[in-house]
Amino acid sequence: MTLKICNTMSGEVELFKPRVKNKVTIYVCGPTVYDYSHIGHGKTYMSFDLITRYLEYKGYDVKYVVNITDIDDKIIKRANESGMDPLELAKKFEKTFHADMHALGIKDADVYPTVSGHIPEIIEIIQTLIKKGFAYVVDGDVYFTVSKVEDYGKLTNQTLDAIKSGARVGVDERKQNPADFALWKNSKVGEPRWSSPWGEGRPGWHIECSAMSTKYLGQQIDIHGGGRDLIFPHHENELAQSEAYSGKKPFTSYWLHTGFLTINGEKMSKSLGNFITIIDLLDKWDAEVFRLFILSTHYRKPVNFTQKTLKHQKQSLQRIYNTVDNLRLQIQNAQELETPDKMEEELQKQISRVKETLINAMDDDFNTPKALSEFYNLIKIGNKAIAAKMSKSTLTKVLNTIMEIAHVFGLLEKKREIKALPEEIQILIKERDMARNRKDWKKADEIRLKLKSMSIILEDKPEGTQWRYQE
RNA sequence: GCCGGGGUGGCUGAGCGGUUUAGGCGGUCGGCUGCAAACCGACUAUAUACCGGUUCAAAUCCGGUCCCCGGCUCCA
Repeated sequence: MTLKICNTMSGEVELFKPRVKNKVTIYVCGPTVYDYSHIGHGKTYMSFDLITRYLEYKGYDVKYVVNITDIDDKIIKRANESGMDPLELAKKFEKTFHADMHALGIKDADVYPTVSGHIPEIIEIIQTLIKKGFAYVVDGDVYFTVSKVEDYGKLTNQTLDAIKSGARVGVDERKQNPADFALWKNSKVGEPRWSSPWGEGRPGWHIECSAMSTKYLGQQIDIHGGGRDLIFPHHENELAQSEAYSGKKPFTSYWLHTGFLTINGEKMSKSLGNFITIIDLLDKWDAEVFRLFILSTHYRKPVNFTQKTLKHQKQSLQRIYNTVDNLRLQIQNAQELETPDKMEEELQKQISRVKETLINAMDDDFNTPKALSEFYNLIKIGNKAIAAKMSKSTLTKVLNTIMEIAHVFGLLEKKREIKALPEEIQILIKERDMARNRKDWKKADEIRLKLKSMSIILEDKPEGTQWRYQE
């Protein structure tokens, strides 16, 4: 089966065909860096992390760009409140954004371009748009002429009239059409500024993405992604100006939008006081727990963040790790089989089947919940193979398949510290062994309880007592 | 008002015309175990927001209704 992707433009799941064979260009709208990143950002970039990982797994040569908006009204406002330089403030939060992404185990994009680093490119595009008659200058501001684009509104399936009547903002009289948007803004006192043919100013919001995607990925790209909230006006405007600039359609072959994250059913916002930063999140939960949480819902659907759900994911993650640990242990002890056993043959076939189903699920618009359910089937097969004391080759096959898929999911990447246990604990375990040998269950249980209070879980297995840290 | 996304068992969450209503969590029982833990097996859950229609057959398609969430202003 081949990859299919749901395209916001058509609202349908379409066959994925990159512009250049085996290559994928993907641009995702990054954060406006005016504050610490929150778990909503985490959700979005985690989703695209999964998508790019899978594209790479499929053998595509992926070029992935995520922009950093470091010039923006909100940044300026924050900076003025705190007496900081806007670009300095942006730099600070750009750094924390990257740190947060790394902490979440999200792979770096190939490029993280900033707006402030691309002013000449932006000016060039605006000049071309003016030359082509798609933009006009008013008092040092430059606006995009929406009415010049006959198919404006195609992404959101809205007509210009509908947009006009729905506008909730006070109309700027200087605009030819209320839906016209700023490409360049005349800077006010205390705002960052760059010189331009229209005077000192700064770029508008949408133009940066056109400039940077063009620069790094070309005038036409395969996938453009972002949070659902960006569809309008941002992506609609970006689309209009990019196509106007290049004269080529489509600007983007596939538009992908991720569902929103809510907290206890409500939108996350400062005013509701339910704002959770990535730092807060990781203070309480492991990054892979969050990843499993994201994996368990389809990227396009909304997700609701609750402590209870995270707790479930934590348990599930523990289960996965247990199985992998047990498989490794069993492989050490298992024998190679002389003659192939029917049961083993059947199980091996089952592994291949499950993997195939899993890949099909991922091919179907990155259906991670379905894929995850197949992954759990793989885990179950692993446990079964252990319980049935199967051969080394069968056990190895399950383990390898699990690890292969886990890597696509970005799971099981934790460096498991195989620290030697402190001596006093080793002694306790030995003491317990001796107690068990003389059937002194009371003493044995006491030691087990004591170790539990030290976050060490003991498991008595046929091969002897195993220990693990309580997560 | 306009444009989207949703409403599936106790919770979570797939399925998008018909094989068992996936998988996970939870619950019950059994196995393993000295007891646990982990794991295996069996079972459980009277589920598809509502009302019509199409069809031999609908959670799945069509029409209508209700409810929730988001966008239309900065927002992942």
